[in-house]
Amino acid sequence: MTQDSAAETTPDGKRERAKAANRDAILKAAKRVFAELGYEASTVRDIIRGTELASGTFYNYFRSKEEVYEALADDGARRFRPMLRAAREDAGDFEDFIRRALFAYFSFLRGEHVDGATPFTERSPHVRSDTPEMKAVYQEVRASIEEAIVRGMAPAVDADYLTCACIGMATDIGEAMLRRDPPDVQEASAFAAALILGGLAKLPRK
Amino acid sequence: MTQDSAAETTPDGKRERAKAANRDAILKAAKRVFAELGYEASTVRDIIRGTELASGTFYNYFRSKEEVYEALADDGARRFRPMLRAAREDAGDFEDFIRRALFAYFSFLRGEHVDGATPFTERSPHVRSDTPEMKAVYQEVRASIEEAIVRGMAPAVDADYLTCACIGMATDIGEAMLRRDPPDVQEASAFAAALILGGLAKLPRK
Amino acid sequence: MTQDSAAETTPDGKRERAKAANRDAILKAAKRVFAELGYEASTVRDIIRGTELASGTFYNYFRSKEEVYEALADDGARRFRPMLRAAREDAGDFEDFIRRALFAYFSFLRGEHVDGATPFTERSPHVRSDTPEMKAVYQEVRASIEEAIVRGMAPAVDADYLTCACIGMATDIGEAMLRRDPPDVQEASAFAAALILGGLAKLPRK
Amino acid sequence: MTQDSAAETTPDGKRERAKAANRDAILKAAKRVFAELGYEASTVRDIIRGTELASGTFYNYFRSKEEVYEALADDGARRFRPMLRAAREDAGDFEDFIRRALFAYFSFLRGEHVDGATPFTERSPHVRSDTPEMKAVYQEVRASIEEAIVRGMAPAVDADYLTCACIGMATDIGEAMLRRDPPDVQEASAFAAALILGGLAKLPRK
DNA sequence: CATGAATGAGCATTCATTCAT
DNA sequence: CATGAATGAATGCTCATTCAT
Repeated sequence: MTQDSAAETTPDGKRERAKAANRDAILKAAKRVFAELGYEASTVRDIIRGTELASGTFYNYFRSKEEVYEALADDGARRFRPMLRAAREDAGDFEDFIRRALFAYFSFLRGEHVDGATPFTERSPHVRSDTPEMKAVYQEVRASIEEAIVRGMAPAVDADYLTCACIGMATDIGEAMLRRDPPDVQEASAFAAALILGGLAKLPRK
Repeated sequence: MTQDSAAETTPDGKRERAKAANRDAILKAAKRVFAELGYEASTVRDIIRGTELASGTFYNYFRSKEEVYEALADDGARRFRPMLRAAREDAGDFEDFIRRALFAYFSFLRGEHVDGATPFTERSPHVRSDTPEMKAVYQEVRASIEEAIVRGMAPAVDADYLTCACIGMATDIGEAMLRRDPPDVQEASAFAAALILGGLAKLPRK
Repeated sequence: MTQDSAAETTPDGKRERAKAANRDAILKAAKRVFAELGYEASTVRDIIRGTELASGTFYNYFRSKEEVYEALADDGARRFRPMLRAAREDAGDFEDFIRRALFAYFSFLRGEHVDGATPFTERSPHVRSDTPEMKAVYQEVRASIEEAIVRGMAPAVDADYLTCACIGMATDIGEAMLRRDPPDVQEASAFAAALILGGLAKLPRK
Repeated sequence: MTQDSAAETTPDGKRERAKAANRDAILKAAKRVFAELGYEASTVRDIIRGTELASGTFYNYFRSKEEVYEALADDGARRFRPMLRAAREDAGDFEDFIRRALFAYFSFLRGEHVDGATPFTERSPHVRSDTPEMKAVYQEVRASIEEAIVRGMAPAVDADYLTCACIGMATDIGEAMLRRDPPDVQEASAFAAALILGGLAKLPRK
């Protein structure tokens, strides 16, 4: 009553910081849990158990497991977007862009990687739940490629298929990279870039 | 009827046929359900609800959801393997093999595709549940590639990465193909083959 | 058709023997299963699994698990009754009868004992399901004691309590005896007889 | 209220009381259900159905039927132990101890008795499910007897058999007593004590 | 009669979500 | 806001019993 009066006049004090901290704690725990158990197998209980918080508190921040997932993905998007933009801006041509983008992606992937993630063949019937980060970059990459084609920086190939090919390839090579010890971003980028750029020339034009 | 009293010596009567039919019904329902809901979200109850059978009957055939999944994968493998083998045998060189294998895979995929499958733009958090077929062919493809490298039919590139690249690319292009109406196997194969073969020459040697 | 015609004219042939054998097989399996798992925990499935027979066949012989249990108890009764009768007939007085009866009971118990029986403290929350044999002798013993009292061969004590005391004591001492290796019928009988007979004299008369 | 803001420092509010009440409700229901149906036949559902609570709530308090049973036994032991201890302390000699202990036991039994319990002439195959109380006192009694023997207060008889004899006798006489209307603790104690003490003198020495 | 697959009611248990404190 | 117990729908699975062969 006496000392706390500040709380009412400065609403951006302890209270706000505690709120942000709780939200972060949940996100952090969710990331770890998703990585360990896979998205579908994870439960809200698993997530809150990974924090110091009580179960009910979860619902003050997120309405469901999906919402946490999406917050995580948004997070990933927010953090990856500048990297991709830099790749585009710094690149001299499309080839350079692809190289830089792949390097950015594999770097990002390694940075985001949580140990304990189920790398590929783990739980019995294998389910690859794309990490939130993966999901986030998906749209970004696709837009970049389409834009390049529109601007005439890339040959007029089937943009949909090319996007899928890049994404699919990067996804699986990324997984393979993470399984290696240590993961070598340079090596993975070089491999993927060579494959895409070498193939690009041979692709049927639209 | 002909020689023995049927009951004891001819176990291929109605009973046997019913058993096979039930097993098939479960597998078929499981396939549909996995496609619709995704593997993790699917329940045993969902599967039996997709048949005319009673709940307990499920357990006369499979011990768990996993076991159905594996039966499905085995099935897929059993049916795809001859196609892959034919590709290998009929192929003049590695290039030819890649083309035939991709064509075989996309054909197979289209054939296996169950309508109602959530192809890509799917339930909120994206889950790339490797279809049983996908999983089954994984090992096949990898072995084929490694064999080609050993035999000197393909350049000595990173086999692990190449396999992942082919698989990842085929997976996502395959999904994209199935979303098109009608799915064009020829087109998808040509695209993927061009990308892989064009890139292959540029790949770093080991 | 040609040779089997005998079956129809001699209905006590193979058929009958097979039937008896099946019934026996079920009873034997049930006894073993009850001993191993306890009555309540045992299932009809457990019992038939212990035979060569098919599940449906069970119901040609017994309507339920209870019915098997009772058949087993009847069996026990049928086999124990002569022993008890002999004890009564050979005994000079009540004291002698008690000694002989206890000896007969512990002998019987040891003879009936199936290894693997849950001796006393076994499955977590302990449940002593009286063996069918136990149940069978219960009534026999009680009748004998009451008759002795009526005939003036035993003091006019509370027959109900005395019966319960004898039965309860014999039950638990019997269990303890079976836990010993080797079970010593003589020792157990001597102990129980001394206790009952020594106490009998001090018992309040009715 | 007095010193601190109640919420955090006074966890003895309504919540705590509700928790204790629920736990008790479950225990009480379990006791009634075990008595009515027997332990093995009872289901967790039966127990919760015997309360006002929802099914899931059971698992907030106990992990299984066994755990409830054990809590019940612990409870019984906790409540009976002082009575047995008092018997030991107040007793002048072993004879006195036996009398007091039996009296205590039969009193306790009557006090614990839940109406509706299937006392003896019970559901078809007789199952002597040691009541939690019974189980709990078993060790107590045995220790008391052994201690008495060690101290020379009782003859050096077979302690194992004597314990079993007392327990078995008390169990069945106790059941018989409860069947009487009204149950006469004094009468049952006198009977059992006379039998044991009279017999004790005649028992073979070790 | 023997067989053994089908049945479906029933049980233990988990989990997202609510809400009184 | 935080808490964490209560809720009850939903799930995996078992089992006694039936019945077509």
